[in-house]
Amino acid sequence: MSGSITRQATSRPRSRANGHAMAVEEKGHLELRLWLRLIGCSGKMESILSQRLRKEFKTSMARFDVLAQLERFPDGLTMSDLSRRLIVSNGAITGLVDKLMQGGLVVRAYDPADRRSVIVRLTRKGRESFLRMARRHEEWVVSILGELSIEAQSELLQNLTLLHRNLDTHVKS
Amino acid sequence: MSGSITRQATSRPRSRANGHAMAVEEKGHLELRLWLRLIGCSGKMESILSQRLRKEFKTSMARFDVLAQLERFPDGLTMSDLSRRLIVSNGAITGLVDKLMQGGLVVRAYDPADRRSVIVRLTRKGRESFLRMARRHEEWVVSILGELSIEAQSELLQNLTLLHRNLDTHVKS
DNA sequence: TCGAGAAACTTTAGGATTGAAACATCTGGG
DNA sequence: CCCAGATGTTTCAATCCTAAAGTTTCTCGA
Repeated sequence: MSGSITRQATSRPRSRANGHAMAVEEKGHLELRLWLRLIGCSGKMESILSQRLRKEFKTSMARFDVLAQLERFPDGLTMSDLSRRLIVSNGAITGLVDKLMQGGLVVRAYDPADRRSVIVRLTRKGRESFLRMARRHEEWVVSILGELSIEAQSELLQNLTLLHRNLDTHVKS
Repeated sequence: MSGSITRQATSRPRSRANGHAMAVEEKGHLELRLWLRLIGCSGKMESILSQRLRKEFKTSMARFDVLAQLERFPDGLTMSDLSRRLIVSNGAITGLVDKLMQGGLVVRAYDPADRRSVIVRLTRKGRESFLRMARRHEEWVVSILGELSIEAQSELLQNLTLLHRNLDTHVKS
């Protein structure tokens, strides 16, 4: 860790904000340490992937996500569909699609049956672009997580799935 | 999941942007599914905690983190120290400290030995404020993660620690 | 048929965060 | 002693997000 400060002390990408995790003392309940590790791992991993995506493809996670959803639906998705699927507000989607359109990766089409709706579709260029990125992205994930034994991976997946179910209980509380 | 769209299809807080995870297909390598779960769990958890922190204390995770670090170093930390510890860019730290200063929770002092440096210290009010928040924060984490069995928790911690070590290998790559 | 409310999208205002560039200040080798 | 490069901090532009309006279009029931 540490990571040398570049020219003017602008810290390197390193990792994403670890959130409070880093903050909470190193001693403490098992639960606290677990939480710290959890956010530490996902943050660092996210940062690595995001950095590579930006470096190799000059794009962001958010845009990659949009393309990924569209790739699964060749007939296109409305803005609201995208918003729901990406768990991002509708306002954000407007901006993302605008950007992608500028790059010629998607097109907006108007639904003849409902003029309120906009249907966003991948262009051929968008599709090819996405497939290239997805391939690399998957390679990265596999190469990083693949260092864990299959057993460790399975155990993790299982326990995280358990946790995931519990989390839904607390969302509204 | 799903979560009804409010008035104008503006999605509710729900969860944080899941990042690319949601995007990448549901079938695929074990590694991919694991990554999806990982970011899903930490994102949801982070969202829950962040929401509660904001509701009860009108503060953000980022600010809470700064306070937490400062609490551990009564003699104060420089901006760069904070940046390194929080894994956040230096630019962001400036803003965070500005905000905290406005609230009277921290003070900036100038290092007589090195006039480039700024030393940030917790005020008494800042310390008390932080301790109140930390108590609640810990309760939340314990109550959420405590629903997992001790065995599951230990397994998770162990595997995540393994992963965390591997991740450092990839940061610079 | 008409009009009120719902729904889809955009716009706007406000935060956060990053990365780069601009400044200010040190430090060490000549 | 002096200056080139290193270091500490701030500023700025760009990206991304949310929440709250605002606009247009549907839909459905009286």
